[in-house]
Amino acid sequence: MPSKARRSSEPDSAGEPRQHMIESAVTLLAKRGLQATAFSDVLEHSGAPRGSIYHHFPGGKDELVDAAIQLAGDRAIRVLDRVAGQPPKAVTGFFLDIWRGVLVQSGLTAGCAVLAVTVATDSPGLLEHAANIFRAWRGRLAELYESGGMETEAARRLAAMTVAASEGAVVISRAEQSLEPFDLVAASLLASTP
Amino acid sequence: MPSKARRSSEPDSAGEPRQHMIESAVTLLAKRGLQATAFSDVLEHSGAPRGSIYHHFPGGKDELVDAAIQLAGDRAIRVLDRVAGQPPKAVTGFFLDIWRGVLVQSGLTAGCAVLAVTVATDSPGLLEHAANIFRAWRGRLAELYESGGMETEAARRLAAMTVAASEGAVVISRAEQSLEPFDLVAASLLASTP
DNA sequence: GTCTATACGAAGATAGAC
DNA sequence: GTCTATCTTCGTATAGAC
Repeated sequence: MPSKARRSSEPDSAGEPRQHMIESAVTLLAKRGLQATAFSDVLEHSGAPRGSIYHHFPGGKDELVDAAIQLAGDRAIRVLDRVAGQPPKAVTGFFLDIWRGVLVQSGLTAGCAVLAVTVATDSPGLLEHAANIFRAWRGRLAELYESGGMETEAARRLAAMTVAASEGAVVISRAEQSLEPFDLVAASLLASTP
Repeated sequence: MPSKARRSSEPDSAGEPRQHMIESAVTLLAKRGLQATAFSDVLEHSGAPRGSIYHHFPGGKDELVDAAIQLAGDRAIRVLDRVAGQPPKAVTGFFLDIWRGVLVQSGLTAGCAVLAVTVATDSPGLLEHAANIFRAWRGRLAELYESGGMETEAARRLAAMTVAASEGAVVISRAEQSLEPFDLVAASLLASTP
């Protein structure tokens, strides 16, 4: 098997170090933000060899960050596939659980990598990529809500609300170092989900 | 009038350059994020003299950022005072309008300075300060909701929801470069406000 | 109070050896 | 594929002149 030609989906053995670096980037972006996530941090965190950065990411930091938020985006979509066919309340609850898990598992030090990139990048390309991920989340949630019996427009509204409320709640709970605000938001959101 | 002893509330003439720098910091934090907001940017943006930074902010960047998010926090609280006594729906609508205004006036390039600091700082002091601002917003909204006729716990839940949904909606609309997601969230939030 | 000059460190990126 | 060395840029912060 040659050294090139691998894409993000399959856990190619040749892609292991690269994939590991991307995973580390997701974690670090979610914890420290975009500018504070240096290549050296990613190397240290992933245990990848120093000299391999520009081998795996010839496009530099932007390429690494791009891959990282793509991974974070895909992962949430894949998790949502598990609640296909369930009622809207279950869908909302599942999405909330993803983010509650991020907070709990990180000891309230991590948030959303896509959000972190959105508010700190000066690259139009990265911003557009972040937008695509938000759109994908909203779109997938809307589909699930609609197939759960909601009317199209109501599903679109609730999907936007679910993503926005979750993202905002994560930030607030992180700042306050407490799950209380997140749980208040979660209760409120579930109450307004059919 | 001596050179020291001024605080953030009154527009002291001796505090003009300092105040101007803080205003600029709020704008830049909201647009570019914490790490990308350099002193040099603040100087350029505010037109303040180079040599005056560490005169006005002996505590360095943290002191400037601290003052900036305090200003942003106070400002929102003060705006909310204008809807005291009105029904919950009006309160929610007013808070949403603040953030919609930020998006519109900046051409979808700015967001919330407090959020930007939260997801990018490594200073426990700054994080705690950001937390205080979120708590103040939630607290003030809850008061207003309660005096608008809501039960205490319901008011607390809705207040958390209003802040979280607004913050999240701003981020998503910024990424997508469109007011659509924000307006979907706003419609959804208003629909669930009594 | 405001200026210039500079120390100091960090980060991205590239080149070339192994 | 991985390494070290280096270039360059930039940001905070300080020192000392005006």
